[in-house]
Amino acid sequence: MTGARKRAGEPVYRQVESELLRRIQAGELAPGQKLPPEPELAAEWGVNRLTIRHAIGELARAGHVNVRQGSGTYVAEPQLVVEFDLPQLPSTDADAGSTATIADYTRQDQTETLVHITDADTDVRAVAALEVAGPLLRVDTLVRAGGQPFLASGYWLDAARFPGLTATVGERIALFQALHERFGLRLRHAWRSLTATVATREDAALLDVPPGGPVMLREGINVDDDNVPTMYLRRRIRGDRIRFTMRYDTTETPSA
Amino acid sequence: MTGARKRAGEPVYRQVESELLRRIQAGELAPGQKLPPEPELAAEWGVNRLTIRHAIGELARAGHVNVRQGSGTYVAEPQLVVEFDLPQLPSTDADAGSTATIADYTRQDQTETLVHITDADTDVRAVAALEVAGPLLRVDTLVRAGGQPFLASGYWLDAARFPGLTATVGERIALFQALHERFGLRLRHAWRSLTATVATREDAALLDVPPGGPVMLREGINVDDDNVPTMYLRRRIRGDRIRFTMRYDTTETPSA
DNA sequence: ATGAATTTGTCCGTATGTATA
DNA sequence: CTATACATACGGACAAATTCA
Repeated sequence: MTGARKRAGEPVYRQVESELLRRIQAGELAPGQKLPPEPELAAEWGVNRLTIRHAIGELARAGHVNVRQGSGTYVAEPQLVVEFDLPQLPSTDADAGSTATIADYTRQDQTETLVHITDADTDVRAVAALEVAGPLLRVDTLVRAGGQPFLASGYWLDAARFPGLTATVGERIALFQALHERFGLRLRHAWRSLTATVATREDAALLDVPPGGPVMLREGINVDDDNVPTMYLRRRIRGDRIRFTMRYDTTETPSA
Repeated sequence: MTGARKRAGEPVYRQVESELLRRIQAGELAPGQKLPPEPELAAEWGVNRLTIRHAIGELARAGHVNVRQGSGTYVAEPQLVVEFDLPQLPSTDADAGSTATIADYTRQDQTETLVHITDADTDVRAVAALEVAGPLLRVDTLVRAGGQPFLASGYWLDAARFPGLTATVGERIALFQALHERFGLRLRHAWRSLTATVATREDAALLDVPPGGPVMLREGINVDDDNVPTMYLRRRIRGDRIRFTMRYDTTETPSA
């Protein structure tokens, strides 16, 4: 009898996935609503619980549902859209694109909290990007908007060059301000890179996304006035709830 | 005896995942090299094959390995980096950022092929974005660079407004050229949005990425000279192999 | 071109661990 | 503390795709 229902050609877990997605998109399962327990769904379709888990796992990675151990599986809330107005961009000021700037765009309650700080980090990519030998100062922060985790940032600096900075950077972070006031530094963009990746275990815990969920990964280097690479930064932005939109001014005539 | 090795706290599949990743990053498993078959790995660790599959599944989604049914699991090639020079951007010309432009940046052999074309599409997002009632003309293309799938694009237009366009757009696509020559149209950006998402089944097949793998999703609307929304486009870009880097001119002094 | 061997994909049943309510 | 619900793991079987003699 095993595999008897495979006749349709389409794998069972994908049939389950499609049907659950249909119920969500049709509103039969509303955002925030709890799905039936896995054993119940397994009984409904007459399949093994692993098959249900396979289907739910895909829905979770795609951001359609959130799974919480011991609690249940819930339909995800709709995506929050973050809009950027292009005329204000691009700027080479290093703090453009910082969280203060983002606050203007999102126009939402937003807090940046210190997650971790150390002056003895050895992240491989950061070391390579900054071209320094010694240990690095590392500041990890988390930005929440509307109470929800939004993006996670890491900033790396040469620890030897900025003694005592760890003590200055407190709960109210103001890293760029501290660099300016204490070391007379104004940083500019040297480069930024952007790609899509999947959430690591750490990203997932921090951003409250499913492991393997989509995140935008933005990396970059800031330089000082002498073009010395001074700060490496890496930001992970939730892909399931954040979308950057750039609106162009369409009133002007084509330029060329 | 079942579950006896769980005492370590860390799940077995994650231990396997970490160890395989270590071997890859240490170069013990070189890019392109085939991993041992799943049953062999299961025997090596003394675990069930499903546990191995769980580990390999995560590595595949993160882009570290490629799994091919009937063939084997292979270490992925390193990521291709696409560089944009910022002074050339942004432009509101609709064909900036088109594949011809990308060719300049990638400086690689690159071909765009027609995947599908129809004049009776009803994609929900496209219909909403274009604010038209009738069926849509839809052109799907695939861009390969260096022989590898690179990005997949979809273009939507009001079918009623562009009769006969399907016949014009052939294997050599030149969609923007056809719009200009046959309808006297010059399109400009109205908006673009960017987010990270996971590959759907169709994306995965087209782009040769694992289902659930990361892709950058770029959507947008182009308008004509009367600011009428004329073209909706949606592009999926492989996140596992493509990274956009923007280099800024660091010779100039800070502006403000 | 065929068919067997290899390798991954799907699915079943069962058991136990861990987090939450 | 107990019950519930998801997380991990075992063993077995067959299907589907690929490879290769």
